[in-house]
Amino acid sequence: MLSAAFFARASPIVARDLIGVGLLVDGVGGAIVEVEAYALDDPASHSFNGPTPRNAAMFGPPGRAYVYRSYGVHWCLNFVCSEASAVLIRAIEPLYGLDVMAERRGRSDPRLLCSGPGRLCQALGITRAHDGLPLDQPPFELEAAEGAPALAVGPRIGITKAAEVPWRFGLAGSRFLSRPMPNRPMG
DNA sequence: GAGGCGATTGGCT
DNA sequence: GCCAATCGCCTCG
Repeated sequence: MLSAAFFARASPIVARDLIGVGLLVDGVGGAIVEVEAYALDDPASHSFNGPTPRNAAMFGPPGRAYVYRSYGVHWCLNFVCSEASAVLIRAIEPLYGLDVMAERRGRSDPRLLCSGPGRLCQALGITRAHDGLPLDQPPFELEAAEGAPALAVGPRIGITKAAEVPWRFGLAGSRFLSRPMPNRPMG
């Protein structure tokens, strides 16, 4: 289990260290292979314009979940870090509870279960009910990465502001990324 | 109180 | 590759 201090750091640092970390929700999950960092002074961040009802969790203590609805349809999971920064979990490699994930997703292709922020929330059963919950208590379970994963770095996906900032981190060569990483490391 | 928009996804051309 | 779906949140009047 990751210590509380793990999240009490700037989100780009935490994001880098999250690659390879095990993420389980009620025993269903896998290894994190893709994340993005968002910071307080970052125009692309939900916290950029100050506290609101939606982003309240981002202004709370580090080490909690920040869950928001995207495009009125999907849920997206973030880990809150220091100074109202957060890490968006974009993709995991599904390892535990594949049958449950397939049922929730309505498809069984492993690459379509958890590759994308909306998909992984659906597969893991994450909703608004998880917003603000501590990450070191059930239903969450986080396990430290084994060894030193090969990292790839690139610009964040799907945003219009600060689109050039290289705060997307991925496991190099993973088949479970939501989209390929740039060939050359950046940043 | 109304209007516009988004850290996405899936289906169709 | 393009585009609709869908709605809570935020901004402005």
